[in-house]
Amino acid sequence: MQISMKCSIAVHCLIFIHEAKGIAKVTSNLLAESTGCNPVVIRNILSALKKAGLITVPRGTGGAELCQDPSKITLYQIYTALEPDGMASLIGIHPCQGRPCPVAQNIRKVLEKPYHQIEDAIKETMESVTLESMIDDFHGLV
Amino acid sequence: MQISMKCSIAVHCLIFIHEAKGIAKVTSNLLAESTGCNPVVIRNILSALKKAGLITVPRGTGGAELCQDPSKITLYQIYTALEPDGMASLIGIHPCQGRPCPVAQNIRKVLEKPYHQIEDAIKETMESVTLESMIDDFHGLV
DNA sequence: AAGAGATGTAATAAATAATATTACATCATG
DNA sequence: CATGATGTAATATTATTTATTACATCTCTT
Repeated sequence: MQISMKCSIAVHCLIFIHEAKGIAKVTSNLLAESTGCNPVVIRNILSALKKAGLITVPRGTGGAELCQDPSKITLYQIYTALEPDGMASLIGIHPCQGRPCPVAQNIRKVLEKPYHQIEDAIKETMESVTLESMIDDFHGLV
Repeated sequence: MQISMKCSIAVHCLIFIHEAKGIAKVTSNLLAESTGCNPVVIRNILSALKKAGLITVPRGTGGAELCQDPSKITLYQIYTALEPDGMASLIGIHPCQGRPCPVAQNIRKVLEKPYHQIEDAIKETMESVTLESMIDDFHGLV
């Protein structure tokens, strides 16, 4: 029911992986150091990014690497990798079906339309943001 | 850090208030019955809607009424009435400033741009949805 | 003027969700 | 085969939402 910190942490990791390429082996411990969160949290996030085909993480030896060009990776891909239920989980509707009130019985359907519009708007915006653009912005700051 | 059920409950209440006009006095207990949540929760929501100038709730006697035409009330107004911190609270960034890593030091700024774009997209969509349109949809279902 | 039925709100409790941690199986390399 | 890494389940901790209790205050009715 939210865009949690996971998404921000994931972007952090991806930028880090990109910047570290050829310089250091990016392990979950290193990323935990950089992000300030637990190595297991990092491993779970990397695991999701891996399943989504955004990075590779060699099993025993370690060292994450991007396996797509940053211009091909969008914020939406990152987000959906982490939240498989998608944006349906972003907005909450109170449970009130089965109550003897016509508003209660129909409010869910009434809200579905605007909520879908919101989700679509978010999706569209997220699709327009690439990892490359965020890396460029990062370079402008450093 | 989310669009909570409060927003859905508020829309429920507003439609109910509109439909009950001239038929029944809309008290927090009645709305609690219809929505399935606690009367105090309802009173807090009504209080926020009142402060935002969307409804009137006479003090001792009770009975909420809309004080704007439904075509003038947008989902965005309803949302901001309930979440005064606005959408800033919708998206989470992990705290990692002060760490000796250039990515950690700049990730917040990098994320601000896309996150603002998302917030703007949500705002725009919410502004395009009126209470009137939701009431119309409700009438189409009943 | 007192009682009934409302709202407003603070304080607290309970439930839920997010994040962190521990533990350990598994894997690849030197 | 020891070392350092990942993968993942299970659990604990923390934070956030939602519900509840309690009560002061208000307004109309009788």
